Amino acid sequence: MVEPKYTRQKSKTQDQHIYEEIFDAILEQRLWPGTRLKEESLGEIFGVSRTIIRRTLSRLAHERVAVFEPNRGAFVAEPDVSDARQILDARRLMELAIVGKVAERASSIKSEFKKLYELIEQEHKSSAAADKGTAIRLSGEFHLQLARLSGNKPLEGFLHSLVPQTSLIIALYQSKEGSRCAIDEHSRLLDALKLGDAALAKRLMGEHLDHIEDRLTLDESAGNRNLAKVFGRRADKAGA
Amino acid sequence: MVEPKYTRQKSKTQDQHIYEEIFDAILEQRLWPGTRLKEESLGEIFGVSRTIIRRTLSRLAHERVAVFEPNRGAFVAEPDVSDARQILDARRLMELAIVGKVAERASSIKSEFKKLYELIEQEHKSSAAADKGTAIRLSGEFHLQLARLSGNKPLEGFLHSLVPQTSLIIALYQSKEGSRCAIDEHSRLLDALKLGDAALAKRLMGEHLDHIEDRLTLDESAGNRNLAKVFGRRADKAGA
DNA sequence: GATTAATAGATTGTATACAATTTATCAGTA
DNA sequence: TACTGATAAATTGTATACAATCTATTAATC
Repeated sequence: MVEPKYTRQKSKTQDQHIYEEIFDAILEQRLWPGTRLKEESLGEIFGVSRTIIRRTLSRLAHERVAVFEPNRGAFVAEPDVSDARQILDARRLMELAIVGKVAERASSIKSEFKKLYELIEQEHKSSAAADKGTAIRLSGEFHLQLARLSGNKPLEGFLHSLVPQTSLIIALYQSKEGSRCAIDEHSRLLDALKLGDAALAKRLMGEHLDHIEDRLTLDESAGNRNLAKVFGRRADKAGA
Repeated sequence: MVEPKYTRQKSKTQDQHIYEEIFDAILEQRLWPGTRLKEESLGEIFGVSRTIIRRTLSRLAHERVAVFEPNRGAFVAEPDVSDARQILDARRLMELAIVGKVAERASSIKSEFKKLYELIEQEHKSSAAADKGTAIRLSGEFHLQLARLSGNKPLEGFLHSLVPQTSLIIALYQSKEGSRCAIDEHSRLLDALKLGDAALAKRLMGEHLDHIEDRLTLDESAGNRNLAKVFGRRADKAGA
């Protein structure tokens, strides 16, 4: 009896699984900006054909987490300084709006807060265990969960693409260290949200984002991390 | 000499072209919510294989303009009342932010306004010619152009998915007629923007969106446009 | 005739084959 | 050695083949 070449059964979850693995790897900064995402290699790793990988990459590209270069394949995105400013600006807008909505709904989603406190608890643990990758991923998930509690799916979806993009920005432009303070910020933010204090929650979220941005160096000189883009070439020598 | 089966040259633009055709058809409400998007038919229409069509549909699905039903294919999305509220809410948030940003940048993008006035001119013409499809599409494009002038690509991209979704909502839930007033609203909005009057521009945009929403009937009773979703089934009879 | 079961047809989901392009290797030349 | 050009290898982009599933049609039963 001939084995069937593939089974369709788990296709959709499989798809989602591969996406999440890559997504998490970017959140945890195991996948660095500019990394090449070779289709056949990924296919072998996950045991699927290029068709599936291609769909996953296409999704990541649409979320601006990956970029397709024609005939050269997909790469983890490398937002330049201008991109970074726009992304962070959009994210601030979204996060403040989300926090406002969550505060409004606070009374009707009481039970959901428990999960978020548990998430913060996990953040503390992985931070204490010096598991930086997990800590940074959980931090991102905290924001994504908040977006979910906003009750607005389009906003949630949009933030879902902004969070990993922020990871890429931090990977590229973070100069100063220090991130465990952020966990306490999450905790205080959640307290304010549970009480339905929108104004305080927005202030805290604003400061939280300030602190993230404070650690970045986004002036034009930082562009030298991206030599190719600076000179608008790929691998040529500088001419004349 | 054997003809090659395909040429890769124009692939990327071809792809974009197909996407835009479907996108515009939705904007102009020639493609109705719930319409089935059969892959082979589309492939024949555009002279490409299912591979290309599938990628296009996947993009539309990611923008929530189309929906994939497992093993049944893609359909033009049918946002329910709850979806509609969230989409319109998100859109208001975006449009107000965008208008604020455009007003801020007014002085540095003077030349761009001319194009927008021309767009409004076209809107007037197609409205006068009773070319409703074109008029409604140009109206959408006005908002998309505004988003572009915000100088924030992520916001622009997000609005790009919210605009056709709004078209679907209007198709599903608009009860009262009347839309040519909107053109004058665009015109007055643009005047305010050119002067850099953010407060006025935001107020006008808010009213503009109010007027769109005023024509909709979004209470739960309107859900009967979507019988299947109401009963949570596909084609069964109502049991007991 | 209405309802169910079985079969055939149509359509999607995945893998694969092959063309086009890019990248790497290597010989040849100054 | 350093550079150029030609060739081979690797990789992407598209079309197509085939399996799994769904849908429509027909046959069978009451």
